[in-house]
Amino acid sequence: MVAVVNFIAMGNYQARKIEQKWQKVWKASNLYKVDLDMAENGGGKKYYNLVMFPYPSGDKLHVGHWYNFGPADSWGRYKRMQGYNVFEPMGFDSFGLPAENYAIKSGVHPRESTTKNVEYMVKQLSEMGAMYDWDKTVTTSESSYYKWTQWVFLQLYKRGLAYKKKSPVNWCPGCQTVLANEQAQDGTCERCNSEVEHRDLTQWFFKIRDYAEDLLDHSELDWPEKTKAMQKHWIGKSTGIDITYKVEGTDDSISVYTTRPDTNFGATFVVVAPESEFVERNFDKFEDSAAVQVYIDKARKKTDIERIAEGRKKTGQFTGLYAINQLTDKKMPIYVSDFVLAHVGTGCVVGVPGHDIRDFEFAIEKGLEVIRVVVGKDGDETPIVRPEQVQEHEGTMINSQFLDGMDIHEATVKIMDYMEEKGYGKRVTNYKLRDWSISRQRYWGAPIPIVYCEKCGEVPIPEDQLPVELPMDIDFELKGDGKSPLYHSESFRKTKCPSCSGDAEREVDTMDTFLCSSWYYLRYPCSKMTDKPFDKAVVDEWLPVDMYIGGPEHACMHLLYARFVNMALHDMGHVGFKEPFKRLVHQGMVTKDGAKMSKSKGNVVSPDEFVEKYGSDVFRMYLMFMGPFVDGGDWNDKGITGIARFVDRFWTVVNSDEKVEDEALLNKNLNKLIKKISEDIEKMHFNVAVAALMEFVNFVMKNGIDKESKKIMVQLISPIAPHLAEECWEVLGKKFSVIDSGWPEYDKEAVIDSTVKIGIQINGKVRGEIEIGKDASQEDAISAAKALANVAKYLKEGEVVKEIYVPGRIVGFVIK
RNA sequence: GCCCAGGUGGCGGAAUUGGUAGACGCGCUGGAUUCAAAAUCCAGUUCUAGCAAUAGAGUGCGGGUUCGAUUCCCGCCCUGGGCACCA
Repeated sequence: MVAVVNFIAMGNYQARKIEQKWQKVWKASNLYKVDLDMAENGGGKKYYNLVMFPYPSGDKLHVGHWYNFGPADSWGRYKRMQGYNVFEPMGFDSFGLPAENYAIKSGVHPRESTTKNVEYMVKQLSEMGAMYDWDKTVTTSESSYYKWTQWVFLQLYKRGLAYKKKSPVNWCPGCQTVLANEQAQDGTCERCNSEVEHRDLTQWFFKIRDYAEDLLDHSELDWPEKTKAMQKHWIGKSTGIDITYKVEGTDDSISVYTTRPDTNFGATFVVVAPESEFVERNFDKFEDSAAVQVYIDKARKKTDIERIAEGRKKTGQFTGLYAINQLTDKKMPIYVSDFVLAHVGTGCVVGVPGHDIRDFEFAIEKGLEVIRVVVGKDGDETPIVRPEQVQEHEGTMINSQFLDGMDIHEATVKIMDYMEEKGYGKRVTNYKLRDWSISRQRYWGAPIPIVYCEKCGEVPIPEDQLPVELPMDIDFELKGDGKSPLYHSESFRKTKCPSCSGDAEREVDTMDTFLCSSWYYLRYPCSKMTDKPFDKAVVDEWLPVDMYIGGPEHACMHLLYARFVNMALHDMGHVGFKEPFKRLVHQGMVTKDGAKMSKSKGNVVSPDEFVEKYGSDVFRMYLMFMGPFVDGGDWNDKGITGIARFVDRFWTVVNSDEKVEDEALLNKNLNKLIKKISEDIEKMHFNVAVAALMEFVNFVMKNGIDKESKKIMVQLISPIAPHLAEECWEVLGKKFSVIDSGWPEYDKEAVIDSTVKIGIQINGKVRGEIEIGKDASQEDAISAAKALANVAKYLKEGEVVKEIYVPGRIVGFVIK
């Protein structure tokens, strides 16, 4: 093609200046404020576009935030252009350990450092030019917010979903705080990496287990399959049976939980957890109680993780007691061993060494009998002496009296029926999910709204007396006495009972920040309300959240807690919807040199210098262009100039004379572009959407463009580069604002190519190419292919045994 | 160990109801412009051979199905993520 249109570089696009200009205009015109009262607003289609709110850390925003927030905002803009009434709020999850640890180190009060960080991050976020409605923001550490977090606690309390219990908990010596099991996953503190210890403390818990079944139901949710699977694993439902065995020579009995009762004819021993009630109850009856005590003491010093760290070698102490297996009348020795955990199942396990690898290892260690009761696919019936022989989760029963010859699944049902009939078995459902520990021995969190009165005992603060204010007079020096910081604030701790006005002490623990983040999506639309946390009519109109975007690391914690809290509020009638997040998308992680960015590694990349140099549009587009949104990637700034060049070219095209070489081709390419961008954004494939825009600009640089096409081109780039689009829109003399100009539709006829280029294959090898009508007949295609010299050459070499023609795809010849 | 993703040029990545692999961008090479440089523009760029036409190889490795495989099947290797002695 001859380049008839000469595009002369007309000076660079002044990104910074133009972006600041529009940010001011957008703000002044309240462009992104959403009228939440939809009935009054003529009732548009609502769209709640939410991104997980950031923690205001001292690092401020890093490129990972931009990677996350930029496309999320582009998604919201795309929805707005489609005519939705888009609500896109932003806030701060501002309670939490880092601010407190910083206070301990530096003496700077968390309120001060947090406020400073929030202010700076608001500035950074504003420079991004997202559609955030700052009138509807939340900051969880402000009393106007945490007042209602306390309200949420009280609702759960009233509903019977909050309770206290003394239990062994993970204690982090570094943070001087309790961690939920979920937060201490590899034996070290998730936040400070200290080795986790065990300690007994009285804690507040939420009964999330009561909602295990509801949480297991993902049927209403448009979520990644992976996330649903992770939650399912985390909840860990299993169906099995509690079997009760008599203990020889006592009146006591012992209950074990098993999912494999089919193997019970092979049971040869019983193991109980050191912390189990059975041990407590029968301690005096043990043959060598002193030895058992020594073993228990040793085990209790270990964390669950340390029990694992010892590898596969099993230890245990014989109690001297025997349980009787009713099926075989066998005496099964009872051991105490730390590979059994008290809080799982009944805290007692029946040992079937032939068909459970851990039981096998224990049996080998203790010289116990191993019986084979299942024959696997290999037909091996020899005695089990090697660990590899144990792996049998399918097969046929043997040595099991009336079960012999049955498939194990059939046998499982049969034996359960039998045991229930005989009265020593009871079918039960078990969940791995543990109740949610919400007490934190920390200062920087929402106080738990409970007092302990000498007369009345535990008394909840009446709702009209909220908030329980977090006191400012606090000494951040670690006392090392294990007490919560608030314990040392006399002004806080000493109080009067709301019920009898007598002397009382406040609960000095604060609440897990996951509680703050479990309901914030309800607060956003109602952030200014002072008399209630949210208005039911408003949240019922705007929720559930239509699109929720955040990291996959929250799959099992935040996303379960939020669902639980919402479900509980739903059951109490506070909200009319059960699930808070209808659609969920996880962005990928941005790493630096392959490692997760963190202050401790010193590899945090700030967006500021890039925004300063190239502007927000270029920076966000570059992050989108890196690859698929869900993949993430390793950060480097090598290619950013390519995006900057593209923006200049785009700007040049918009400002160029309107002269077109090939109008029909322009029309076709433009319609194809509309189709492509729409489909790509719909799939969140922003990288290929940007590529398509580049391709179109490259084409237009050669072919020229008319005014109407410029207009559409600007609309198409608008979600991706909002400032650029707004400026171009003005240049084109269009009415403010481009975002309310609608999303272009393509002409279905125009995108169809009448001719296509297809390859010619001979025995699967490409030997040429023809351009032919889209719906050309087989005859025409074959003869056109044969006419090619290079094709004819090969066809002469043998006999054509087959001719293949797939319209629009390929012509093929098979020759011999 | 188990489960889930993924492995494509020098680099980020595109393309999968099986049909011309490498769109777009970075980088690199050459050219235009310039006193010179930057910026910009034009051309080229998977590898090997060739002036070229073209030929051979090629989507982690080894097999298989097919006229035809990045795509489907079997067996490995590697990377990332999740779970981790849960009875």
